[in-house]
Amino acid sequence: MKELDDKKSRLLSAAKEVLAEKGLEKATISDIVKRAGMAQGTFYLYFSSKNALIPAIANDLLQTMLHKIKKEQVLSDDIWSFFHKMITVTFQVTNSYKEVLSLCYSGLAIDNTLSEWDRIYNPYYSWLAEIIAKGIEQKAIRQDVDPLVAARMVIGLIESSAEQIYLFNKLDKPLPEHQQDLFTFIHHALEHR
Amino acid sequence: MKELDDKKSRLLSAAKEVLAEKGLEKATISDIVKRAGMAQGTFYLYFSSKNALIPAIANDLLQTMLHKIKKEQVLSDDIWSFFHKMITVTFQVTNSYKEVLSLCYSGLAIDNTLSEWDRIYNPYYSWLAEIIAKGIEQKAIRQDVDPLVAARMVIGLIESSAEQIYLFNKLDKPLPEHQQDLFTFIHHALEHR
Amino acid sequence: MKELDDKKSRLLSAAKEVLAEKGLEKATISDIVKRAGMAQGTFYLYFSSKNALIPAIANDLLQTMLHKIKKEQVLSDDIWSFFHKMITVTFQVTNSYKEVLSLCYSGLAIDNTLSEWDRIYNPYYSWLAEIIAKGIEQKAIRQDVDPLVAARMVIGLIESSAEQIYLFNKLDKPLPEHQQDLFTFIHHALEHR
Amino acid sequence: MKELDDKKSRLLSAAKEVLAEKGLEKATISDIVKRAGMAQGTFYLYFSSKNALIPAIANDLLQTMLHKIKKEQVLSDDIWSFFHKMITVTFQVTNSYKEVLSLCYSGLAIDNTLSEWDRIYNPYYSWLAEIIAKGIEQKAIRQDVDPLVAARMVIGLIESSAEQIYLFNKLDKPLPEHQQDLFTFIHHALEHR
DNA sequence: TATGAATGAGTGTTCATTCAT
DNA sequence: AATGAATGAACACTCATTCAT
Repeated sequence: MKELDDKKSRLLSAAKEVLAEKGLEKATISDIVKRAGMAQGTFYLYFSSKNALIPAIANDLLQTMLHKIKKEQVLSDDIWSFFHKMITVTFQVTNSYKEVLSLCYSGLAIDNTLSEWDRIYNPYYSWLAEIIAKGIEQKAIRQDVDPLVAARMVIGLIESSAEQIYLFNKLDKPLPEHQQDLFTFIHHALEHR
Repeated sequence: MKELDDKKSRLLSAAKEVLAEKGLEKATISDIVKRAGMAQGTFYLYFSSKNALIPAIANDLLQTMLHKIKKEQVLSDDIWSFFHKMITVTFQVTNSYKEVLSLCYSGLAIDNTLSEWDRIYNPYYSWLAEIIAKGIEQKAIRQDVDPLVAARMVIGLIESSAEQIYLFNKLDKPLPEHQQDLFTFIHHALEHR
Repeated sequence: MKELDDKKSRLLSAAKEVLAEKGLEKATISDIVKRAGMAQGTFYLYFSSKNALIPAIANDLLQTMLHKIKKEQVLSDDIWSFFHKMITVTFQVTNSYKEVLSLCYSGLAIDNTLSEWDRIYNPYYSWLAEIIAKGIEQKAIRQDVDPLVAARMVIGLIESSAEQIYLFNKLDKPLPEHQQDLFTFIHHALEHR
Repeated sequence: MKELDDKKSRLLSAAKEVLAEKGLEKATISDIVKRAGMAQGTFYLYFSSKNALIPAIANDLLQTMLHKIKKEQVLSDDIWSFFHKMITVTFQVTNSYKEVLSLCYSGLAIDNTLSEWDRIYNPYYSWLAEIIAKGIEQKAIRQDVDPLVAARMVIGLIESSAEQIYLFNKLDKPLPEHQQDLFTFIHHALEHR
């Protein structure tokens, strides 16, 4: 059991590296198993196909992010400092994973595995929606905000900002200032007045 | 000259259809030229490679959107009603092009043609930044807003919302309400107080 | 010992089923052991390779046929009624095994295991040759007939007729009439005058 | 048009050679195109798959045989000398093509392309049936013979005899004597008395 | 004996691209 | 400019077989 998981996660790691280096089209299964130190066939014991890697990596990525954000959540006194941390962490993870991130988007188009993405992102949305709901209760957040819709907007906004910076190198002012702009945007958008 | 352009746009149309139906990987040049009613070799008179299609399609898509938004801009009395129109149009275009849109993201990962995307999106960002700058001058928008950063955030936010709805079918309330939520979010985020 | 034989015959049965359903190329060892309820490796304790299945199945098939025909032989009064029974039984067995039969032919081409086939068919030929020889002695059959050559011709003729009917569905008159035509053909061909 | 046919028949010839030497499983498309002096992809312009070769070869083989037999038919004075020639030609062709012949049988089992075989053999059966029908009219052949059934039996008998000799090397007397035995068998089986 | 995870050689097939016409 | 036959490199995937347990 442990060994199985070990093999699978070794493959996943190798895949992330190779895909980051070569891109989805140019990366071959041969490359991946070579890096993982296994035989070709072994790959297919753990993944049904090359394309099956993408959702697996995306899931791994989001889990990492969620884990880090939840850790920060505990330490946050109020909801606004939590949003601040959320921005910081999202930017960090986006930066670390930037090579793989675009692959995840591209995975979309390979097969239309939209339902997979749903399954992966849904817990993130729901969890943030709850936090926002609490913020509404505590009169920190506008009363007319729909928690789930807001959750999706906030996540979409932070991620698209991070991508513009790290994928497209659109950083034309110091990072802290940029993050501050983003926080202010969200703060004003949601705060109770 | 005209005929050339005609062939090129026929190829582009055919490509959009085929790509929407089959996805980037499964769509073949053969499919595309067959639908366009031409020979294999003709494709290469107008596009340097298969991958060169993606930026071409993306450009086409953004031009369509920009054209429509600019038309609305003229008719808008104030900046807020303009944002409202911008949301509506972006949603419309996203819906029309939803099959092709994810391809554009995927194009990212094929080659790292990020610079292409830059070239395509930059005019859109700059143009909106100017509008926001005017809004700041007119005291409609917060004085501490950075126009270019805000422009990117607004565009990213609207597009990610539209994608969540049309690509992932995340529409759990009537569309007008959803658009209203989005507008309110942006309005609060930017308005001068 | 009994268990071994049990396992081996369970594998053989499973193989016959799977091969009949999928054909030689598409049937996998994995399919076969799964149906037999064993592990991959177990197969190789009883058969040296995948191709070794074919002669084993062919042998099984011919043994079945021989067994049935010999039972009828005992009950036959004269050689002609024996031929009649032989036709009936060959048709029956061909029908029962039709899915596997073509595999046996195909086995031929995989490796050139012609000698295997020899070993399997020879007893059948020799046995029928003896019966024909007796028929000659008894002046029932032409005196100038070569028993072994005739045996092969009769077996080849009956089998090819049965195959045309059951493999190729070439049955354009009632089965009894068809069998009667075949019997008459053989009867005239061999009878003493 | 001519060139196309040329390429296809060059591929067919190369395929016959390679398949005869290596057997169906071991022969690779690469072997075949190399021998034909073309590129891999060219093969697929003329044959949809590797397996599509088998019916093509079988057809070629039967056409050759039919052509030769029909030529002899014209020269034959009576039906019995025609049968004699038919035996000789079938034996010759079986001998020339013996390596490929078993492949044709094996083709059966690969896919269940029985209908293909039907299409290929039917003209042969029909044509012989007509000749037998004439023989019946001319009182050379038994009046109670069903021409089509007899045609199939005769062809099946001659072919199975030839195969036993050339594929299984079951030649235990001089060839002319063997052919004479076969002819006598058929003669007695069909002759009018 | 029995297992089944691991292996890795082996090949059919695809398709973007070219180029002679 | 337009064609479309020909190319051939490139790769995902399969599956018979092995062997440590």
